[in-house]
Amino acid sequence: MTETRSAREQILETAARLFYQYGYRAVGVDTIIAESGVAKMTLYRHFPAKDDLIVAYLERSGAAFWNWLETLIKDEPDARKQLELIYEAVANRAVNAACLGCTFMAAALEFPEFDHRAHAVALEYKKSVLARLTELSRQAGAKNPEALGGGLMLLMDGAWSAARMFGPGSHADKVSDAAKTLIAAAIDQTPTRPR
Amino acid sequence: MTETRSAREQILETAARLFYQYGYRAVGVDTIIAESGVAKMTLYRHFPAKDDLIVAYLERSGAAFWNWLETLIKDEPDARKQLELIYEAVANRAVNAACLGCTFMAAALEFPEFDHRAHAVALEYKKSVLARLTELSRQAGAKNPEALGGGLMLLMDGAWSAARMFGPGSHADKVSDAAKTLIAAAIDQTPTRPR
DNA sequence: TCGGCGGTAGACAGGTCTGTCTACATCTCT
DNA sequence: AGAGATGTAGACAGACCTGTCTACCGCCGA
Repeated sequence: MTETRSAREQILETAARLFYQYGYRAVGVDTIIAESGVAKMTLYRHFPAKDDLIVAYLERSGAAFWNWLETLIKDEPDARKQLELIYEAVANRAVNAACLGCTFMAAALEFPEFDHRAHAVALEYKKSVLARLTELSRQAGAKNPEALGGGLMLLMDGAWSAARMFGPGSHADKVSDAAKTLIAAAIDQTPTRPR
Repeated sequence: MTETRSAREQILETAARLFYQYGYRAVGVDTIIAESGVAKMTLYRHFPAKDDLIVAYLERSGAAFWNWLETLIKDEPDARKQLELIYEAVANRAVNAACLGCTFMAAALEFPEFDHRAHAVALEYKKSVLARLTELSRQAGAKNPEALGGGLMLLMDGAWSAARMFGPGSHADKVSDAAKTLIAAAIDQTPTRPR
């Protein structure tokens, strides 16, 4: 328990839980120290400043999200069905009590300056999600993939917002049907054509 | 100019600008004092604690939002067109550089506890927006007004999120077409094609 | 003329936060 | 065995934050 790797992991796991639940500014280094059971110097050796810890946490969260999403769709060859799968999963996730919204959105809100590292990492992540949705929209045969990808992105972020604001049982459960409507309207205008 | 009412107004206006731009925790009472040009005791006479100022600011913002929205649609008798008007206006607003997202969402994020007054006020506001959208959906003849209202709400919050995260020129401009697609699909079988 | 009142200016107390520093323990590799 | 990296415990500095308090100032009405 005193070895390097597990100390770092312990810090990151504790920070993840606290940052996600209470926010970045609200959680002090001392709290992370106390709850993770490591010494202050150990934390500051691994993460020279609190911002470094925040950035490391965000990158870790991003990796976890991508793993979640790509695992979801890896056995489904059809792009349209991949999109629908994603939004069913988003709906399920967003109405769960464990979902407290999107931690990247929280980072962008708490650190509004675009040149702040946390904002920059969050923005990069959101851009990549938008790009992936747009790519899937293109593969699914949308006439205007940017329009569909953008609309789907709005729905997803709306769902995370609803989860944070309303808690479980919010209108975030509507995200799957709404996404299917957007997808259908973007693709089905012309008869389904094998690509 | 040193009378009570204008001092209070001056404080609220300054607080609005600073809270909206930098966040609630990031802006200290001392900064509001300095920028509004009033004395500390004057602020604390009008608002016994910082939380009281935050709540007063949120209520003021809510009133401004409702004034904006109801003015938008007051000359349009048709509920469906009212919804479309709203989402055109949301799209315009969200891509403007002055739009820094939704201040109520920021409040809910910075004060995650549901019993915190700021979170409670923000939640009440969001509930009333959802109710209004659902009511308009019903008046517009949606088969499932809760579903359409919920979907539209997701889009709107997605647009505010995009504005904060990406800045002007985000995919928030897609919110109008996406809303029209949802509306059309919820009301009739043959949607009017979004442009 | 003078007392009271709304406001100003700013010192101050007490708390919290980030980040540093000292002193010491333990583990690994050579 | 010994060096160096890694860990713990906790005091400490310095900044900042909220909220209180005192001293003062200028205006207006009696």
